[in-house]
Formats: sequence, structure tokens, C-alpha cells
Amino acid sequence: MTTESANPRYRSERSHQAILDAALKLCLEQGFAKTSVDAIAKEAGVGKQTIYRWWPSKAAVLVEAIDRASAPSVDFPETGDVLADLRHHMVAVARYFGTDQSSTYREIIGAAQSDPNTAQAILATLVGPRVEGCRRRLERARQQGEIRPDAALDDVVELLYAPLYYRLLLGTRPVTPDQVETILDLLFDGLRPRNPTAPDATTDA
Amino acid sequence: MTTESANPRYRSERSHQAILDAALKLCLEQGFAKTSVDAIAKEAGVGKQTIYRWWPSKAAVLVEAIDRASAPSVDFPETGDVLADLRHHMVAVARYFGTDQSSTYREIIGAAQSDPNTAQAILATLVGPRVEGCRRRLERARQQGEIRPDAALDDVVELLYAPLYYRLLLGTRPVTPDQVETILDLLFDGLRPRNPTAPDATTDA
Amino acid sequence: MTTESANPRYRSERSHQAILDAALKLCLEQGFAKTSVDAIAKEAGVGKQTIYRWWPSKAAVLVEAIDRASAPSVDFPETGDVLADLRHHMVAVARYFGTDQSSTYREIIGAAQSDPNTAQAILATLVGPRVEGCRRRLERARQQGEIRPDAALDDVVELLYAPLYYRLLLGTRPVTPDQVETILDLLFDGLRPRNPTAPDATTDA
Amino acid sequence: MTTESANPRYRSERSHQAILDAALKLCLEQGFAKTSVDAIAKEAGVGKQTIYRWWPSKAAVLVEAIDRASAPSVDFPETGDVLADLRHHMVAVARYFGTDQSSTYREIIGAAQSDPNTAQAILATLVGPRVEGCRRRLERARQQGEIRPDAALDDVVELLYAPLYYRLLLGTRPVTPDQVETILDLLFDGLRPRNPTAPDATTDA
DNA sequence: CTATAACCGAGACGGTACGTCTCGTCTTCGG
DNA sequence: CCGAAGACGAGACGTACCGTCTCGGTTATAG
Repeated sequence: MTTESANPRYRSERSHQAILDAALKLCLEQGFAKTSVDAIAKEAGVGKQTIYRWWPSKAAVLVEAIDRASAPSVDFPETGDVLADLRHHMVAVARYFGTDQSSTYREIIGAAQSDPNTAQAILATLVGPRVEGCRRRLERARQQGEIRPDAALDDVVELLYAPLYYRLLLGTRPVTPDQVETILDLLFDGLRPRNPTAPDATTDA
Repeated sequence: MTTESANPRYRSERSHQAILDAALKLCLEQGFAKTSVDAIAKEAGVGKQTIYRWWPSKAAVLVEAIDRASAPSVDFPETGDVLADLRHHMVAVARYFGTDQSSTYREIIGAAQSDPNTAQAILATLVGPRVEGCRRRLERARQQGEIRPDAALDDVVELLYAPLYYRLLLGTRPVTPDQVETILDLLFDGLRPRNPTAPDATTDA
Repeated sequence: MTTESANPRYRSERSHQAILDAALKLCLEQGFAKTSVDAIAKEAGVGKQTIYRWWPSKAAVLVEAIDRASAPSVDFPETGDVLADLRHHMVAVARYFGTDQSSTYREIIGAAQSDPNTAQAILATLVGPRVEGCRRRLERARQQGEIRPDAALDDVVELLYAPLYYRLLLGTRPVTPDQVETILDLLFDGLRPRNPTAPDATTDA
Repeated sequence: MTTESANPRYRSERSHQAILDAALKLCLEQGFAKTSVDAIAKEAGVGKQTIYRWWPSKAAVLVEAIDRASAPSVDFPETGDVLADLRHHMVAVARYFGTDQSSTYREIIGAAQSDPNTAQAILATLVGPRVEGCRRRLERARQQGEIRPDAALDDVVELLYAPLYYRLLLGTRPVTPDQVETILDLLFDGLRPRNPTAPDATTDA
């Protein structure tokens, strides 16, 4: 795993799993902030040092735990219809963001604001692979003329997922699958008034 | 102020200001996480209890301090050209997000992930008024046919600002004024291939 | 009163009494140590400043309150029989030391160990007058040949009352009227074996 | 030690000693009341928690520290002359009570007035053993006919030491070796007028 | 088949910050 | 213009965690 810092020559797999499980469980029950390393160690039936041996911080433990729990969602579908594929993946993300478990993810991102190492771990382990999957799918879409050829793909990825993170992290509204429709609609069709009516319309059509 | 929790039957204005100043200063110097309430009190020449009397937490102090420091930026310009007005305001935000000072804002949003009260304060005091200003500007733009009449304005606001927050909070790339151009371009013109000069359009359709 | 520090020109007698009453009541209920000046002020329906205006400390308030409550016990009886008079007075003291109320007295003496002003107030207000009364009674007893003419009276007073304070302050055993008998017996008759039996007796007699 | 509250599975002996030393030193310099637990920890180069782990209060630390410093004085001499032995031990106590260091002892006894646990610790650790030594010496004296056979020894011990504590705690006069002479003289010979040269005795009887 | 090196649990350690409490002074305002 | 109410600067309190260190005891490869 990316967040490990030592060579796991003698590492006890039993302890390893127990720690990840305990960490997730406690965070779900009482939140990340109120979950101390001592508590995780106690819950996992493990010495505190065993945690510090393999992870640099509480947050790193949870990055790995979340990664393990959500690993399958990395894959990006490919049906030939980019809109459908994006919708499929984004709805999955939106559903997760609407879950109780997402608050652990939320809190880790929060912690990362004051801890560059955690920020780095989140980016590399959780965000990176998914962004990359999306980017690759968009690349193929661009090759097939489904989207503007001049679009900078990294920016497009941002525009797609940023609104989900915005709601998650600012707590303005709950994240729902509906939001995905709105995003895709606005982003694909643009914000300008549509053809029918005005003179522009004729040029456009 | 929105973040105060008690009825200020009489409070020392001198202490009030000193606390806000000290909090901002220390956060700039050493970060929000490493700034203790004791340190703020010491720096402000104030008893710790005086801070706890008027604010529920360190974060609440900084919400008010940031609000006071950035109050002028609430206003939304109105030139008649919605794209120009949005660009103007968003560039200002992007510039701020690129500043050293933004890391205090970043960290407070981080802290809010584990503290609903802080989240609420940020929303009500810092985000709310600005979002509302933007929404009103968009409303006028819609009335004047500058944007799609069916656009849900809250969603549009999200799409505009979310990418800035995304970079700020996930730390993928620095926030720059350039990003604003990209956002406005993609969002206004849409992601679909453009039709203008015939041939592609036909191929596409 | 000896413990007052200001000229009571405008002093409100109602507040004065209310403070003493409140102080005694709270100390009885929860002990001197847990009784704060704020609490006394609240209980007495008085501003905190009013307490500090007339007394230098919480302890000073209670010295006066206890003095007021126990003032009558200053007088020393005079029946002509010094042993009876001492017994009478000492039994009264012993009874008081066995009371719930004595723990307030106990705690004030405790506080005085770290506060010379309080020590001084206790001595001058509470202990002094009673010791003086006892000393005068002993003086008359000495004149009438009831006690050794060479006895240093201050030392005798000490020997009489010290054992009561010893039990009160060290908490070895409860103070009871019985103790008074023991003290008087041992002190008046001395510790040496009594005449009847041995050869010593003849020398002695 | 009697004042410890936890099972020392393993405790740092270095820290243990450093804490006792620091506590004694600071109390000597600035008094028990003005000596905070933080200050002791700082002075000892120790975490505050380490103090709270092994002692229930600041006072308990000092009970142990004083005990350690004065442990040798527990033994009671035995020369065959009870008066000489008592004088020897009591003079030692009186000298200690006249020392600067005694004010720490004074203040702890003061603190014990509001804290039963401390009172208990003082009794068990400091007072108890010495009282018991004295009692045993008196017991032997009684067997050898040096003192009245009907004397209740606990009461005699009280009468001997109480006057020293009386002066120490009420601060009436300083405790000096002279006081010991007075106590022994009055207590052994009694307060009644002496009969030696006949006439008075008859008058008296 | 040791032995030796790294693991493991438990938890004490030096620290830092927390949020609360009380102190004794200072400020405001109503009667 | 006094007094109730309570805000103020100050600082100790006892608790919670942090991340490191110190224990014995238990694997589990390497000789």
C-alpha cells in the first residue's frame, strides 16, 4: 500500500486487518475527530506502537481502510456512450457521498487541510486512480468526437466532480444522484440560451 | 455577528478586536491547527475565558475574523455583461485562493468537517452572502436572456465555484485566474463538439 | 469588627447580614473549600464587589460569621472551683468541636496555614478572647492556691486546649466531652505514679 | 508507599525521585499554596500526567516527600529514663517545627482540613508511626513504674505533642525546645500545688 | 533445532492543548 | 452615588491525546 512506511517483513496480517476494521468502525460510530489512536488500538486489541509502526498517522490508517473498502469503484465502464458511462460512475460516487460512511471520507479530507502528508496520501490513493480512470474515458470520447476536441481533460474532470465535492465539503445541500443529471446537462449543453428563438439560433442550427 | 453565542450585554470592543487580529496573525504565521486558544489569548493580551465567553470555538473566532477581513468582497459587480461580471468576481476569489491567507480559510473548512457548528457558521457568514450575490446576478442575466432560461441557478453557482474549491481543498493544482477562464469557457459553451463551420457538425450528427 | 478593612459609613446592614448568613450556610452544605466568593454573593443576593469591599478574603468573612455565631461562649464561668469552671468551659468547646459546624472552623484554620492575614484574624477574633478569659480564670485560681504558683499560665492554657485542637485538626479521634475529663485528670494530678504504694511515694509526700 | 494509588507495574524511579525533590524545593521557596502541579512537573522535567498517575493530589506528593525526608526521625530512643527519652524526641520535633521546612508540613495539614484523603495520608504516613513509637515507649515506662499505671497512653501521647501542634497550627508563639521542658514539667508533676513542706497539703486536703 | 532478530500487547513517559473554574479588579447601568 | 450584575486578565485545574520509549513475551525465519 502507498501509505505504508516500513518493510512488512514480519507484519501480522491479523493485526493489520483488525486495525483497519476497528478504525472504520469507530469512525462510523463517533466520527474521525473523536476517534483516538489509543481507542483504535484498544478496539483492535493491538498495541499503539503497532499502529505507528505501519502508518504515520491516524488519517493514513483511514485512507487505507477507505481505499480497501471502496477499491472496486475504481473501474470506469465503457459502453461507447460517454454520457452514459460518466453518469454511471458519477451516480455511484454521488450515492457514496450520500452515505453515512462518506462522513469519514469528509473528515479525512478535512484533516488533510492541516496535514500535507495526509493530503498527499488521499490524492495518491483515493482520488488519483479514479480521476485517471475518468480522464482516460474522456480521452477516448474525445478521439471519437463525442466531446470538444479542444477541451482540456483535467479541467473537464474537475468540472464534473467538483460540484459533488462542493456539496460534500461545504454542506450546502446533500449530494444526490439528481445532481449528476444537472451537472451533465449543464456542462454538455452549455449555459447559453439554446437555438430555437433568437437570431443566434439560426447560425447555431 | 452571526457567530456570537451570547448576548453582549457589554463586551470590551478593544478585546474583541484584539482577539480577531491575534487569531488571524497567528494562523498566518503558523497555521490554524498549531494555533492554540491560549496562544491567541496571550497574543491578544486577553484572558482565555474572554474568548470562550463570546465564541464557541477557535474556528468560530476565525470565521468572524475572516469575515471581517473580507467583507467588501461580498458585492457583485453589474456591468450588463454577465460573463464579464462573473469573471471579475471569480478572478478575485481565485486570487484569494492563491494567497497565503487562503490556507487559514482552507483549514477552517477542514475543521468544519468534524464540527457542524463551524460548518454552519462558515455557510451562514462566509459562503452564504457571496453565493446569494452571485445568484442574484445570474437571475438578472437570465431575465435578460444571457443564459438558458431553464437553468437552475443554485446549480449554476455550484458549477462555477466548485472547481475553485475543488483545487483549494484537494490540492490537485494551485488555483489561478486562468482556471476561471477555463470554467467559464466550458460551462458557457458546453462540452459538445461545436457545429459552426459545417463539416464536423454533419459528421457529428 | 476586627476583620473589617473599611469605614462602614455607607454599609448596608442588610447586605452585611445576608453575606454572613450565606457564607455560613454554604460552608455547612458543601464545605469551605468548595464555597466560592461568587457563590456567596449569589446566595446573599449581593454583588461580589460588596464582599470584597468589606472583607479581604472569603476566610475573613467566615471568621466574622463564626465569631458572631459563637460570641456568647467567650465568657468564662466563675464558681470558685477552678476545676469545675474549666471543665464547664472546655466541655462546651469540646461539644462544639464535635459538631458539623466545627468543620467550617477546621477549614478556616486550614486556610490560615497558607494565609497569614487569616491566621492573624483567627487569633485576634476567635482564639484570643477565649484564651484570655481562660488565662484570667487561671490567674485567680493561682492567687487562691488552687494551682501551682510557679505555673506559667499561657503554657497551662495551651496544655488544656491543645489536645482538643490536636484531635480536631489531625482527625485522630473525635473530640468528645470525655476527653476533657482525661485532660483535667492527667494535667492536674500529673503523670508520675501516685504516692500510696512505692518508696517514691514517701519521698513525694 | 502508603500514598500511592496505582499498581506500579513499572514506574520510572528517576521521575519518581525528581518529582519528590521538585515538590519539596518549590514548597520551600514559595510555599505549598503557590506551588502548582504544573510547576512541579516543569521543575522535575516530567509530564503532568505522570504526577497524576501516581498521586491523587499535590498534597499526596508532599506527604510522601516529607515522609522520605524525615523517615529517620521515626525511631524512639530508649535509655531507661522515660523523661530523658521523651525530651530527646520531643526536642527533635520542636526543632523541626521551628524550621522553615515545617511551613510545608503546616500547609499540608492545612490542606488536609478540606481533603479527607490527604488527612488520611498524613495520619497513616507521617503521624501514625511516630505516635506509635511514642506509645510503645510509654508502655514500657508504665511497666517499669515510671508513670501512673492507670494512664491511658493514647491520651498521654496527645497531651505531650498537642501543645507543639497547637503553636505550629495556631501560630500563637514559635515552637522552641523550651516548650518541651514546660510540657514535661507540668504534665509529669501536675498542676496542683505541691505538698512537700507539709502545711499546705493538709490545708488542701 | 536452536538462536536471534523483529514482531507483538500493554502501557508509562514527556509534552501540549483543552475547556472549566475561581480569583480579585474593573465597568456598566438601574434604582 | 451605591450596589447588583457580571465582564475582565490571570492562571491553576485535571483530562485527553499525541507520538516515543520500555517492558516482557511470542513468533518465525536463518544458520
